Amino acid sequence: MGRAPCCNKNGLKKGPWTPEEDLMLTNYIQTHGPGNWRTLPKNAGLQRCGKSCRLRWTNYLRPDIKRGRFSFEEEETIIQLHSVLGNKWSAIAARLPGRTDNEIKNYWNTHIRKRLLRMGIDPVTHAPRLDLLDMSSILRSAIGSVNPSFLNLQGLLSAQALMNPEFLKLAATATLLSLKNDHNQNPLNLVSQVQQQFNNSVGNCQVQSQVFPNQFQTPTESNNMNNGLSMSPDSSIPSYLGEHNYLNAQQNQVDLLQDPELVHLLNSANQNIGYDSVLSTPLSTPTPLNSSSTYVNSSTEEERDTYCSDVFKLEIPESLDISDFL
DNA sequence: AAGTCACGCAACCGCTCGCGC
DNA sequence: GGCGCGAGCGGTTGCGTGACT
Repeated sequence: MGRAPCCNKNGLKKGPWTPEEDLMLTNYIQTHGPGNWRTLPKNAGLQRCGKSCRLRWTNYLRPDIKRGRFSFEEEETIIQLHSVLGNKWSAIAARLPGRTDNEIKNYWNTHIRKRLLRMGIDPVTHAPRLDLLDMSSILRSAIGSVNPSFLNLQGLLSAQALMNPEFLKLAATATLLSLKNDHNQNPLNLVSQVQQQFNNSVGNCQVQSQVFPNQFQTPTESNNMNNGLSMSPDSSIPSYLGEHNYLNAQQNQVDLLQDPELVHLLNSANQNIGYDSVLSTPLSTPTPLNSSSTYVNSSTEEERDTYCSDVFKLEIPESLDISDFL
């Protein structure tokens, strides 16, 4: 469509607002209400476009705006909501009284995002950034220990799945397992274990054949996933929360999920992702919605397929040197 | 004291959506 | 159904300010 910017008209002022302009706008809205934003500046005697007036009012002049630093609780809520809603700033702002979407967006970009990055957490996925680790060694441990002859084209294609954050976690798990396991153990057992762990992570999603080529699918000789390691679903706890905070966060999440307005937002946000409604997440076993253990209780094949296709949206970052596992 | 740099925030831009004609 | 318009949203920009050299 390409509408012309509303401020292209001659004589309309741009840039920072003066106190006089603020006063004129505030007085007008308090007297008449905003009404039609396009006609407002003319009626209020302002040399501004309606859009600029609306932004100034909603982001700065509105009387119910809370200014000042974000509290810890607000910050925690923002992180939680962002993990579910993504960059839906207006939806996040709707859950934080007195805060504007613009303010939250700025705070995210200047504070929270940077802090998460420093902590090695991907601010987009909220997952630990295993890509910062030595990927080649992880991949070698996860795949390379298997007979190299298995690494044919199909194997390489399947290795792309390793770039999925969920599977990256499992690759790390595999590394730990390989260190723990008896060196004489059949390497295929390792794959089986990782596969089983992966299956646990994605619920009833039938994805094994996409992740593991047929030749990797061997009967599991040992279903013991412990091997002295904690393999509980809690492995998906975001590291920045810590166990204690995570429990609190989970409780908060449950509370949030009891909010019908938020539930509507969540469902809207998840429509394109294909998750089943977040309401299907058993509240008795709260689960981080962004985690590998997100429940997939989709009732239809189509929904499961959609989810699976998103889980395995395969992309190889340029930074990954795939020659390491060729 | 002057210059440089990094940061935070207000404001703008471009786009989409919803509605009325 | 197509079009124009208003409103809203998310990404980006640019300026002011404080810290640092």
